[in-house]
Amino acid sequence: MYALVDGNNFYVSCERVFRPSLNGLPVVVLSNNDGCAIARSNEAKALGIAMGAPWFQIKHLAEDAGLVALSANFALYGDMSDRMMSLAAGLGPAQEIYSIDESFIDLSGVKGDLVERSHKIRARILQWVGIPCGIGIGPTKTLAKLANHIAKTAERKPGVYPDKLSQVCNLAALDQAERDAVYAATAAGEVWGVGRQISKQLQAGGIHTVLDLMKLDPATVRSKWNVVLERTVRELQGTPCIDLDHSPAAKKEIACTRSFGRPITEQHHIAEAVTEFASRAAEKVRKQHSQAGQVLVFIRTSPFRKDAQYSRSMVTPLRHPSADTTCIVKAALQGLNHIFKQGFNYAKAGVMLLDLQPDTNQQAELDLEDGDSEEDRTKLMTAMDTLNQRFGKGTVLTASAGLDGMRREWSMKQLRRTPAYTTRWDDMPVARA
DNA sequence: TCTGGGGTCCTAGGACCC
DNA sequence: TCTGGGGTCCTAGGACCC
Repeated sequence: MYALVDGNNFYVSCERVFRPSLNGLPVVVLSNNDGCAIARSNEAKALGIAMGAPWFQIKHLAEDAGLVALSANFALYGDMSDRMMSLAAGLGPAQEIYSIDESFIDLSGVKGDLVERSHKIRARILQWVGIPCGIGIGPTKTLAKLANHIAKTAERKPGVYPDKLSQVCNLAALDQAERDAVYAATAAGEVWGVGRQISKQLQAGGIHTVLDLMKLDPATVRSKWNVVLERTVRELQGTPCIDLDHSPAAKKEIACTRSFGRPITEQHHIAEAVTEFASRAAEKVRKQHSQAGQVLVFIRTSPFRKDAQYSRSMVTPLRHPSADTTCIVKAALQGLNHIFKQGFNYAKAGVMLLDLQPDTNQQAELDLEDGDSEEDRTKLMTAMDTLNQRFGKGTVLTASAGLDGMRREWSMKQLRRTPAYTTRWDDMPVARA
């Protein structure tokens, strides 16, 4: 048996912990550059604001409906997440942290009433951290996910499901008739692993609800669609196909990409951005004790504009796998040189480290150049990471990122377009819990 | 013009997730 | 004017080999 514990409207809930006056108001948290909504309070959802809705399209709701928009503060959310996760872990013997606001808990061997136990954990998270959660329980991860959706929907929209399923829903505790009623009331597209495309195809085939989907023959699903959907159907039928991932493996790719606050045309400005992305990615790869075999850099114009479009990427193999910032930045800039073309309004760029492999010391030595000793290099990288961690990202950068200092043209953090609606955590005179 | 059979590896692209 | 960022898995098809 599995449980899924999921924070409600997570980023918004985090902000509300420190600003209770936001309770009851429609609130959204905006992405980088205040580009679009990445979290919405229930009140904001009720206004019809979609996930990912561009700010400029919903901006009018600030005046019309009292919508409050906040710039994202990911450091805060990460911190709140850690606290929530450590309490959620108390639900069972093993936990898989699936995302910043969700974790699966293995419930095998847990005695007693699972629903009661879940309500207690939920209350503890609410009291100690301040985040409201939904908890779903089922015999497979897909069913636990579904149960979680039901628990949250039952709370948010009374009447759709039986009231007793609000906040905590254990599908295994329902009788067959109740379960079928719940499945029949849920669209197939709500199932974990069924996205927009598959959902459309299912509908065309007359499969509308979860009940319809789970009645399909897995073999037929495989031949008509693919193994991924087959697994989903089996999981809905109660056969576990997706195990709990106890200690997630090291990442196979690491990316650092951003949209720019406004279009960029000059190569040296993109080069600064790429240098910072590469540095950031190198930090991440060192943190997981890996090395990259290849460095990919990409640049692109905005697909939303009617401008001339251009989008290219380039993979530069490293002579030896490396996690050295200097080496990775160099490769990224080399790639950029090859793909950059004058005359376009660039909207986004990024660096990805590919072909990641475990760090091995003897290879590090081969990366050295220009007389630096291996020891010096390692010290330099460690010092950079420490400084950037202590004093904030961007405190220490390699040369080409620092040239323009405070006036980086591509910066995401330049002018807030909506100062009245964007309060950063840093600006707020509130004590941390 | 006709044109084997089988294997591996890599890449691009599609679909999904939060 | 203004549209997030970071991942995973699977498949098809091409390149290459014997």
